[in-house]
Amino acid sequence: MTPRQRDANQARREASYNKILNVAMALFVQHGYDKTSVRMIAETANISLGLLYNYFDNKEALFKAVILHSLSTIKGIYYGLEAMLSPVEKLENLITTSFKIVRQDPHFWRLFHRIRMQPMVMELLEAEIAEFRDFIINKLEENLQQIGVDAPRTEARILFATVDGIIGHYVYQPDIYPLDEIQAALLKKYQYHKGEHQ
Amino acid sequence: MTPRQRDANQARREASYNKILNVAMALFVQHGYDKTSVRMIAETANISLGLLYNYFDNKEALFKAVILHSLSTIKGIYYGLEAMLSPVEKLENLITTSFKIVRQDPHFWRLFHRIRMQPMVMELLEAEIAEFRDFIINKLEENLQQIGVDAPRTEARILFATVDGIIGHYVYQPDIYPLDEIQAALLKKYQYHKGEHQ
Amino acid sequence: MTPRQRDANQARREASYNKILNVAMALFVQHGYDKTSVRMIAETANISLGLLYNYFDNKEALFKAVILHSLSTIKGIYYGLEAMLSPVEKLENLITTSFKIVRQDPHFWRLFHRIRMQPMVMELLEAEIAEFRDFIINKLEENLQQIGVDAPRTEARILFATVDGIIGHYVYQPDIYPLDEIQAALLKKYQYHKGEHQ
Amino acid sequence: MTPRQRDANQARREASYNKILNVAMALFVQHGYDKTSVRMIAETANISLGLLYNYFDNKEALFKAVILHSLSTIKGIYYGLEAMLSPVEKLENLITTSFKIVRQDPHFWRLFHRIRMQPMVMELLEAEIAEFRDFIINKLEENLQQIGVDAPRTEARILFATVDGIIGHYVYQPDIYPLDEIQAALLKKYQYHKGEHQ
DNA sequence: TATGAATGAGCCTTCATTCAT
DNA sequence: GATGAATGAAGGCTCATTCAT
Repeated sequence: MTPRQRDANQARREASYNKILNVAMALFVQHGYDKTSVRMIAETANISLGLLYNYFDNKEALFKAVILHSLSTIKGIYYGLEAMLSPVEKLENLITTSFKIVRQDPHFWRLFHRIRMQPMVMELLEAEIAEFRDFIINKLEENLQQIGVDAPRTEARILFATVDGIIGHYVYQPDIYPLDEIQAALLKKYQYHKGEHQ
Repeated sequence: MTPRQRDANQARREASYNKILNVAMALFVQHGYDKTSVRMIAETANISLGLLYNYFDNKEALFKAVILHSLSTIKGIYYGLEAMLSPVEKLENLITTSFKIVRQDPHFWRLFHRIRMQPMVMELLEAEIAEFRDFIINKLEENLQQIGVDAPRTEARILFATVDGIIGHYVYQPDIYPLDEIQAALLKKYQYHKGEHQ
Repeated sequence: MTPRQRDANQARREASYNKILNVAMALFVQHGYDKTSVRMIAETANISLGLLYNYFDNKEALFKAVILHSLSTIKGIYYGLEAMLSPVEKLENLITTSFKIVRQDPHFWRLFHRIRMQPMVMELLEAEIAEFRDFIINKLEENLQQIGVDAPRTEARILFATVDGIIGHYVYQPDIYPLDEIQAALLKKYQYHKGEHQ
Repeated sequence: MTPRQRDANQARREASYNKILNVAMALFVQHGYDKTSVRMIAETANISLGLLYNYFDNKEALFKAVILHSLSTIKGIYYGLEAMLSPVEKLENLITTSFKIVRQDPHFWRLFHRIRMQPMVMELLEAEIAEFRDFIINKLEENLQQIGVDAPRTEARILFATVDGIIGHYVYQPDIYPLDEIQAALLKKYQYHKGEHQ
């Protein structure tokens, strides 16, 4: 096999892999984990059942890959937020970004909110999810502290819960929920610190 | 059949019914809807498989009954909150009660938070859940308005999201999550209105 | 227990028994043996499930009783046909009566045609059905012989098959099948013997 | 996948399919539809339960396939009867063929006579059966008319009922029933027209 | 590498039958 | 006698996974 062939193969493999991942995510979102059969995924991805098992050890592994894939994308966004901004602006940024992400990919967030407390998910992804959650909370705490808020860790938890709760309500009824309004109102709560600490 | 016999039967039926309901809830909580088999429920309840179907038409109906049972208990608590209190105290009451309920019955809340976005649940219980949610939001709005908060409906949504988010985080890790601290901090946010509107 | 009480009891028992029998037949006709549950029969008869088993050992026995009950009624009709008639008139009588019975009780005949070849029925009722069949064939043979037909037994079998076939087709589509016309045409075939042998 | 592989697969599929079909028919004949379990069919065919569902959507579909398979074979025979014969010979041919088919494949006919009046069958196969029945009756009518019989449609129905009745009695007791004799006698009835219309 | 036929454990549900009351 | 709660075997069907080709 020439190197070029190997590359072509590699590319094909990657394409198939991503195709499966995307299809699987869409189906998991639509029908849930248990109601989505592996056969369904393979067929929708135009791939033979056997081949799918060539890429993923089993359904659970595929599921985990789907979640981690989305999670890592999202993490990337948050991790890239660092910029030379005031604490208040950073807070704003975190909040705004959170809602922006949800708006861009409500599919995934709906899935995520739906399944994150399922026992299987908790076993499988506990570490990943915990890491992500802690990262966000730490970020919030850090900025709240710089703003001069009392008990910044507790406040960070509350803010995180607020944002998370809003997202949950939004993805439950994306067509009805007045996310814009709520986002604006929430941001306003942290504006009055602007003058003091900028 | 003598009346006494009928009564005895009635009692037995009720006992079996409740037994099943409780066991089912515990198992649904622990393993989720799909991973909990009807057989499992029957065995755990020390009941024959057939008998279960004597009380519930099918698995879905049992599930629905489990949810509605808890939901109605909880609704009862909220609906009974009316008392001659100031708006601020009523708000406090709503928040405090929410956390108290969760503490008392974390089982149900974990289940509820886990499954409320599943397609099946949304179909089955959409109306009930919507009614409950609206009731809470309306209550919050009413009191926030009386306190004199601007945009009380939006604030109500935010507060509701905050409480809901906190509950979600608490039931995810009930042993670790500092619920007391957070509850206190949250209440404090609404205290400063006390002097003005009492 | 006084004799009068015993009689009243006896009467009640008989009433219940017949009720079950009738209800069972109607349901067997409508849904078939396997698709008719014992519970269904008990409920339709306004009788407790347990009581039904007081009257019949099991479902099969009930089914057998249903069939035998109808069969004996029908047999009664045929056995009572004897009258001082000419052979041709007796033949006419047999044919006419057969169709009359079917018209009066298409329920049973539909059931009968449907189930008489089922293995269970064949085991259960072989003797009864054979006796009935032989009785009819013998009757036909006897009269055909008196009319002077050649090979009267064979002719009897053919005539029996014809009548049976017509009945089968009639009960398959009672609303469409032109039974009157066919009955008339069939009778005509045996009319030409009238002058000769009366 | 190479063409050879695809062919091999195709052949294997067909083999399995036919195996199931044959086994299912034999079992349906022997025990009836309801008393024949899918598991039983799979085991008798030396096939896994799951594989059966690879070929047939469900039990009903399998049953339907069984019936249609035999029905189409039989239809083929009748449809192919056309030849340059006199009407009388054609009639003879129809009758003779009917009995020949039954003798060759008593399995199917027993099944067919047993189940054709079951509600499910009537729904499932009404159209097919009606078409077949009408075809036969029309054929008979056509030839009876050419022979010069009065009311040929009515006569056709009677003849059809006779043949059908005989077949029913034959398949009920194939070992005892004197089919040869009866066939001969029946044919003789249509012989006397021979001179006139040939 | 890719296919899809084949497997079999397990799921939900029904139903004839029994038996304590 | 009368009730209906309780049993459990059996049925139809799905689906993750394996493996010969």
